[in-house]
Amino acid sequence: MTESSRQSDPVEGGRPLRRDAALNRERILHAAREVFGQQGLGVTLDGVARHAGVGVGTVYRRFPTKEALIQALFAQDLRIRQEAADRALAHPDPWQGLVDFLMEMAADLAENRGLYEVLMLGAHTSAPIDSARDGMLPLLQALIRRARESGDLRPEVTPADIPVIQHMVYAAAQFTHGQQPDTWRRYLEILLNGLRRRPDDPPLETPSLSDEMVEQAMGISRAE
Amino acid sequence: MTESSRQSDPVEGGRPLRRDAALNRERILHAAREVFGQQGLGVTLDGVARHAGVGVGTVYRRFPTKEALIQALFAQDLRIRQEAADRALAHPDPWQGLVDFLMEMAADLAENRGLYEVLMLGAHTSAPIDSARDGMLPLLQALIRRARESGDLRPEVTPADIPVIQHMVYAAAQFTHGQQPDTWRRYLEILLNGLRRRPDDPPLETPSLSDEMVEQAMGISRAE
DNA sequence: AGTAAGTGGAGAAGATATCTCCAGTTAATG
DNA sequence: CATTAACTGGAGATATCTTCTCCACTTACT
Repeated sequence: MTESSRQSDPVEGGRPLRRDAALNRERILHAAREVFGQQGLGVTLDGVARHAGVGVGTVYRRFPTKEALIQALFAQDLRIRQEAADRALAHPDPWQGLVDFLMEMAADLAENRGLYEVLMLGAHTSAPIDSARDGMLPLLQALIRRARESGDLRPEVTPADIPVIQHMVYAAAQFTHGQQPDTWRRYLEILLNGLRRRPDDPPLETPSLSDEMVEQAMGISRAE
Repeated sequence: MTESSRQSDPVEGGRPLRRDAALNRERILHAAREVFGQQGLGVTLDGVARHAGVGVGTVYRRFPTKEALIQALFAQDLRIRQEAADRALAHPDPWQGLVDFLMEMAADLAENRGLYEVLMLGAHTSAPIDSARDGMLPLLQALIRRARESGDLRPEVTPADIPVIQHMVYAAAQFTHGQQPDTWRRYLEILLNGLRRRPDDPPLETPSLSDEMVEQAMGISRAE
């Protein structure tokens, strides 16, 4: 699952790593994925090193800063998220496409705290991560438009609602995770129920944020 | 608003405070309420002191630990929450009572981060705060039962859903707060829409946590 | 066997946070 | 007023964490 095109990873520009060094690099990435996923990006590199069974020095030689490690880990995940949006957009039933996308995304975030912090809080951002994230906005817009036009989605729903919903489901997941890891689905179900258009329902009273405001909100969380 | 029965507060057991000391005590409590409300309980007592315009020493003399200060501040708030539940229970329309309660509670949490951390994360708990919080569970149960029996609430909803919903709305509030402080209402509206019983809707697929699990989940968040 | 590459982990350096201490100030009392 | 017990501010002692460096020692490769 986490083993992909890593074997021959050339590592930036340098010469190929010695065999033991390459192995340790893998160990570090693997440990980081695990630890960041479970405990978030707050974990220190000493913590990652301990979990990987190597010395801190080794971690710092391979990844000069925490950011470098995070970037190496999550750039790929974000690309995968984008593919999920593409797939959702290709779904024959617009509503079901939206539902699938939200479920898939929430599932990823719920079980990967680090990914949540990178994607939703903009923690430890870097250019490649930022751009991957920004590339997702137009896809969201298309996804919403399609579902709205098909008549299944409340017409007041905007793309700006999606990140908020993800935050909410993540909060539910965090709270319930220790007990029943899948309970967040219940709350996404409830939200989806509330988002579904019903002919005789009154419209929502409170307007959503504008798209610019969402960007700002993400920027603000980032600062914290 | 924050000025209540404070003037003659006898302070634990000791002799009455000198006038300047009493004034400073008020200043500290007032500043703490403001700072904890806006920035959460993470603020240091040095920070509270600065905001209150007194020296750290003064804060520490009056409140030997951070816990003592927090306890003095929030015990009252929790009592107020309980009254809100009582009021909701007395509402002639069970569904509307539930809606009012959730709105009121969410409003308080949304604009008081410290209260959220004490009530929902169990941060810096102490006996009186714990017991005030525990006293609310039976009220929630009654509230849910009533709304369910009236036929407006989905029958699968349990008291254990309430804290999760509060976490979700709080997450929405945190995200949107900097832009439009009231936008969380939109998401509570959506949730309530999803919680409302509709004759032809399929039941929720994912079960809720049991009450014991909720307590444990709160305990776990507490540890963190 | 020689050597360049790699290793671990003690500890330097820098942030914060909590809490103490005391020389100096101020309110209350006769 | 003068006396004094209460109170004050804030520098700094102590402790805890993180990040990151350095180097004596080990290991893979030729």
